[in-house]
Amino acid sequence: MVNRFPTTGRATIAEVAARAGVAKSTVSKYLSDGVYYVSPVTREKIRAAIEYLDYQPSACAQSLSRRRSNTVGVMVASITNPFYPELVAGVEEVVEPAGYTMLLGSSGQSPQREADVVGAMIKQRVEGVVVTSATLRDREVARLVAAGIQVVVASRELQGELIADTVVVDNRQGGYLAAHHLRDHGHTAATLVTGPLDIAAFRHRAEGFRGAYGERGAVLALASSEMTEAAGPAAALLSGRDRPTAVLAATDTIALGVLTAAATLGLDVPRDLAVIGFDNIWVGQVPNVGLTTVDGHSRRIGTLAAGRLVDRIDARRPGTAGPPPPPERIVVPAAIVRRSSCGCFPSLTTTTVGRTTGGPRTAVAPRTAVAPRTAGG
Amino acid sequence: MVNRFPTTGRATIAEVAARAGVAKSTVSKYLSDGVYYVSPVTREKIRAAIEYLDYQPSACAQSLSRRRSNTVGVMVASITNPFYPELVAGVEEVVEPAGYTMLLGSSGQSPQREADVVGAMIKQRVEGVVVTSATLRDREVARLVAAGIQVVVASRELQGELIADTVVVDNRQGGYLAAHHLRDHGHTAATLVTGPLDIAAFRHRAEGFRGAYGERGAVLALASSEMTEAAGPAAALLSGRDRPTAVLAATDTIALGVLTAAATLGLDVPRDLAVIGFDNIWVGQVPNVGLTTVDGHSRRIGTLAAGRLVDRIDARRPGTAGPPPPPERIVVPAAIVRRSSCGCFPSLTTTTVGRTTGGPRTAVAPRTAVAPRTAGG
DNA sequence: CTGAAAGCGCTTACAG
DNA sequence: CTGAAAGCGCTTACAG
Repeated sequence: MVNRFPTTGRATIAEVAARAGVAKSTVSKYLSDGVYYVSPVTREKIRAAIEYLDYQPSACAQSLSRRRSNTVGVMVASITNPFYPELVAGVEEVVEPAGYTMLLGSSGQSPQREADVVGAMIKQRVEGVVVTSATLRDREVARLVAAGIQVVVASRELQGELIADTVVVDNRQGGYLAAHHLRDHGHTAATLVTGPLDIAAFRHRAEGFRGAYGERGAVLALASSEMTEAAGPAAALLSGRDRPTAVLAATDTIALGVLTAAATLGLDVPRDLAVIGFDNIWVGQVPNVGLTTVDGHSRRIGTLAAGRLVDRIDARRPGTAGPPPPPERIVVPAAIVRRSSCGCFPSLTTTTVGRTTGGPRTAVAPRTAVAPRTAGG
Repeated sequence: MVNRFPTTGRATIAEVAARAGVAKSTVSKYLSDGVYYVSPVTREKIRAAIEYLDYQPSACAQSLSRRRSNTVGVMVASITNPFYPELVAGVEEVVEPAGYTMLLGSSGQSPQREADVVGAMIKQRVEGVVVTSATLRDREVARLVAAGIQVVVASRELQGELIADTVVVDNRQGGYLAAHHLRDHGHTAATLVTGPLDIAAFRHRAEGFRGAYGERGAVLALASSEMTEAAGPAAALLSGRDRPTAVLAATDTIALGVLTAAATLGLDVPRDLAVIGFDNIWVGQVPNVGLTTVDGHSRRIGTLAAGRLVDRIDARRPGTAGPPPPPERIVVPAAIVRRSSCGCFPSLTTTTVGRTTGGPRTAVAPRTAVAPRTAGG
């Protein structure tokens, strides 16, 4: 049959073979780069033909005949959520050198869209996927697993059985550390402003918070963790006569909403209100934000998850002995990053710039006696 | 030949056909969804078989036989650069409903990595790519074009001939507007702190700046536009006796570096120093940042670029008459977003929160007589 | 050391 | 209305 849709000049292996005067299979062997022996003279002929034709094998054709796609997927809720780019970069950092093409899918908030993205991943025959969308249902994860795709869940928890590796920061400990830090600053009571508590990460952060504050800790659960959505409820919270002197926000974006509200109400942070966030998105280190926060180690979680994923894919190769190891839950320790919003440094509204990193130390400076530190290039 | 690598249970069209008791081609026709007629009873049999086997056609096999990948690529320098996620989201917003799979590649700063990513795109046989990496060489773009891939360049300029569609914000006008705004605030001289001037976008912004300030405008060109890299040189600039009272930063990240330096030096923004950025990344609207900036319309640039790309891909289909339209340069008007850092609102260090959006109005409030406005939920 | 042939999982004229 | 066959661009045992 004649090719009725001549491609745009992309050469095929057949053309290379013809030009080099060898068989397609020989070209393929040449391409395999060391796996098969090809004589130097043949090799040179092929090399020249490839160069002349600017030949680049088709990934699809290779996938099909090799029966593996060399592709992994990453599912995020939204790439514009500042938490994800770091995580994705972490995934890319390990997956790309390992020879995989990365497919990015954003599932948004809609279950329909989630199902679509999962479907797309299956269609693409990705060998593995890192799932990070906070709201993804277990059933979608199960679908991937059932399709023979390796999955590791990053920065979220499965709701039911541990059917896939999970990599998370220690949310409970992080919540505890942050709350304890507020107590150390002299706040005998505090309010946690959090996202929906049906998300495990928020529940765990809340548990840590309560571990430190017990009955003296109030909880305000929001429907959304977006900064703009958080500002309103936060303003309401801070308007009352019995407003809290300390707020732990379950995400940095919520914390920024709280800061917005505080600014609107004329409250000085940290003098009138101490605020600690969670995640350590880069905005927190911006001058005049100086957000003390719990490091969510997003990039590290990305690399750990991707490393795990690649290991699993390798382990599944034919010839590998034994059954795959059972799913594991990997927990990364949380660490508090001290900047000015908690009170460790005089004030947001002075010219002092908070420290950028705080490390895992939990000892804190006394509430009043800290000399300002300056930062900058 | 026996299949020695039995897949993980993914059904094939042959299995579906067998189970439904029809030919593979009939299943394929069923899948084509309306293009071919299939009788209701046959249809039902196939539907049941597909459901039973949880069949999902292989995208790769389809690509290969249809001779089109239904895939587009997006090349960014770095996904963690806050400018890109919005642009990528814009691309996804149009490309996904159009039925394309999106491949994301980050080229970093290295020409080698850029070449690799371009190579990967070619291997994947993407039908088009949106190129945004600021430093990508024309030769890599040419390689894509030569490979028969549609390309539209977004948020950057080709250096030589216009070999591909280009979508950019009006950098010159943006620079002019911003500079003029500083003049309206009473600053008779100002300094532009910019990234490397061999990047066209920076050159154009500088030209706009000079258009407004002429000889009264100084230019400080940095090697990097990262916030942390900008803080040092900015501090040096602001330490001198003859320090500027107004700075135009060529990107928001540079502006944040300038704000950092100002904070370190104890300068009050905007009282001692007015600052305007460029790009309008979301951080600028954070309370206590309140960065006045030029809207780079990143999301819109993404949708425009992607729309253009999809059009071009469609136009290239067999049966479409006429030669493709020549490459075009699409320029999106710039608009200034007024917040507090320019002086439109009293001070960064008060509790006033700047307006979040300013729209395209260029009229500005007089330097002293503006009442604070409050924002927030 | 190299080649012919079968096969990966689909689609698409072409017959009937 | 449905099926048989060829082909998309590769790889991989199998021969020689």
